[in-house]
Amino acid sequence: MDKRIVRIKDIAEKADVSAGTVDRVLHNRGRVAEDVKERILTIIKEMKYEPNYSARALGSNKAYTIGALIPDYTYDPYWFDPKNGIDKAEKDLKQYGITVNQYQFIPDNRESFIEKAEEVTELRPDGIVLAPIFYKETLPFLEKWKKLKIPFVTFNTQIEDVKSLSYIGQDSYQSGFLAAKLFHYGHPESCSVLLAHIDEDISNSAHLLKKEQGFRSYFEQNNLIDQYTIRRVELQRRDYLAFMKQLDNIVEDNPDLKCIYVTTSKGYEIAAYLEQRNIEGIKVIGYDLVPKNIYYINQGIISFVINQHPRGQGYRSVHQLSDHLVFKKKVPPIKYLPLDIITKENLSYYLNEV
Amino acid sequence: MDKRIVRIKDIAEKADVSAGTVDRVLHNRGRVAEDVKERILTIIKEMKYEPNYSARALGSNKAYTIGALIPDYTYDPYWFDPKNGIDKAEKDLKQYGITVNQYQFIPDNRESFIEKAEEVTELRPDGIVLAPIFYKETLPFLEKWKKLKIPFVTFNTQIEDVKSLSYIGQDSYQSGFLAAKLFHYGHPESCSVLLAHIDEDISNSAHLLKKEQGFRSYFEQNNLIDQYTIRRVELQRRDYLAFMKQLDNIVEDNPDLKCIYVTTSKGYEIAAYLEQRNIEGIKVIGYDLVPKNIYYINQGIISFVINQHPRGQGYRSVHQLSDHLVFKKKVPPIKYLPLDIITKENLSYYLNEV
DNA sequence: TTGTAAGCGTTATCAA
DNA sequence: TTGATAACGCTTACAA
Repeated sequence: MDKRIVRIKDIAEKADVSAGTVDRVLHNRGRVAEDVKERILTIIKEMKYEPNYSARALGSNKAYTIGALIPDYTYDPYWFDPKNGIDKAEKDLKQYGITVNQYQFIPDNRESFIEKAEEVTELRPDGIVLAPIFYKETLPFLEKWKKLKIPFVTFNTQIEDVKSLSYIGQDSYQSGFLAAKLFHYGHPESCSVLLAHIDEDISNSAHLLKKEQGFRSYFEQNNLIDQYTIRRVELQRRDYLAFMKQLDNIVEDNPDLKCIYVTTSKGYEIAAYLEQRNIEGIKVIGYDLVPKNIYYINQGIISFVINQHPRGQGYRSVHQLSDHLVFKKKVPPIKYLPLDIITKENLSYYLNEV
Repeated sequence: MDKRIVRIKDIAEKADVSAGTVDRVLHNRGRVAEDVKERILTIIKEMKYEPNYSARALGSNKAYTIGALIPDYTYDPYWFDPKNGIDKAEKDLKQYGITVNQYQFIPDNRESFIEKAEEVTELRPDGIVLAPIFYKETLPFLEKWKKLKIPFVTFNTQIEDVKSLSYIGQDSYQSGFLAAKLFHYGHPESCSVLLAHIDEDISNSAHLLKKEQGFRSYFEQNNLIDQYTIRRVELQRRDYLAFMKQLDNIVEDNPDLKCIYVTTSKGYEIAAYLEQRNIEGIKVIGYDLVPKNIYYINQGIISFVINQHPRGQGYRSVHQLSDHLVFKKKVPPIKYLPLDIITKENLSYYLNEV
């Protein structure tokens, strides 16, 4: 009943060798006779040895450096939570010798990304976590890190061409599909809906297109294409007047417009427009619990937001990397986080979640 | 830049005492002069000492026993996930010397609960986690454990009369409120909705009443009481014919019935009824991702389910207790888990989540 | 190719 | 009231 824990020493005794030898086979450090290795390996299996990570961390007084390459949240509040999750993970893992060096680039500035990416490479960390929001610019670095044998974990944006150790994020296609369902459930009668991409370079953002595909697929799969009209627009908030004008036109041209689906976290820009123009019959479905979205959810202008677990993305990315680096566990190549549906009535429980 | 970690030894040197003395201060073990204690305490603050939990676990070769008092999932599948979470937590915490002894009682059998509760008490564990689904029967045990100074964490069902170390679960009132919103969003026009309590002894289940209150409050707070009719029923599935008959009557009497809100995880019973009777215009809103609910969500008969994070409840309860027991952290008295909204389109991501 | 011994930060025992 | 010292399980020089 009271199962004593199995130590390296126990294995060593049973195999009639010393702890050092067992350690060497455990870590494949070589320098051990083949037959002895076999013997030890079977005993390890037999006794169901499980390493004690506390002792391991203590014993090997090793330090691991992780580089984090993420957008600067002072330019876009969406990135506050991922950074926060990374901070939290670093705190948790500090006692295992993990240090995270963060490199923050400007979210809509490719040069800034490249510059920071070069700095991380320069650092030669034991691993890298990154939010690869610039597709083209990211690829060469991934190749380089592969050559340098630096493992990397991507999050938020999925890059399928180069195999990363792990991707943490959401399934964009399915999130668009879900958004369509939320729209449809609340609007059983014929009407039109606007799909809006805001403030992103579509050509370099595959995930926005996947959201759009998912959104459209819902209508196709449920035979709703005759019943609903889907309008589509790409907007830039920088030119305020043009932004307003475009929306004015759309609203005017589509008197039966009931809902606007925003594929980025900028739903609040649309909500602000609706509030300013005093339009009540149109509701927004968007992404992410950034402060301004929270405000408009409480106002009832944004009906739903799909949450991308931003904090959890940062947190888990770092953990994934240390599971690989220090705990030598095998990590799953893809971890899709849940698509949380947030509305006014369950909003509060998602603030401060990991 | 390269911040050396602060050790007990460092503090000892600075305070001109030995490590043993610092340790005594750190753990309030007494036997240290008042002025020395003060001095050490300020140095600890100054140097921002953080204990190394790995070393602590290794050093104090202490074993902790936790008793878990939970319903047997073979009688009610809802309890599979909490048990699973407890198992996972035990695995994670094994290396810190934690062992969990589980005592499973029969979900609708008070004697069974009492019997198992006595067994846990007998065990004299270092802490207890429990799902106190029988209100009256639970109270005396909580009092007893208080006297015995055994800390306990409750989950799933909130008991407000006796202060537990921590409660992990959901806000029942708010979940009812949210359910009402989900109903309302999908049914903009006047109609009626049925609130059904299934298979529970209401008088002993405060949380079901809270759900009901929350549900009703939504209509009051949004001035919708004139627009919608709320019917209410308590059902027992045991007498199959009576169960069907009651539902038949309700459906007959309320031709404008569009939705049934089930306050327990037994939504599938209603869904099965609707399926059998071939009724299409009525949808179900319920709780929990038990297999049969999953089936009817995919069928489209259950439109939404509010998820209570069952696995997370078990997982976190055990963690909460060990945070207190072994890591000596202070733990929050209440942790409300998010009210996840699950529908066909985001269902899959919630299976196997912690 | 193998074994030995010191050390990681903390706790616990015991002597002073 | 204090301090020294031996554990805890694992890693890692270094010696054999």
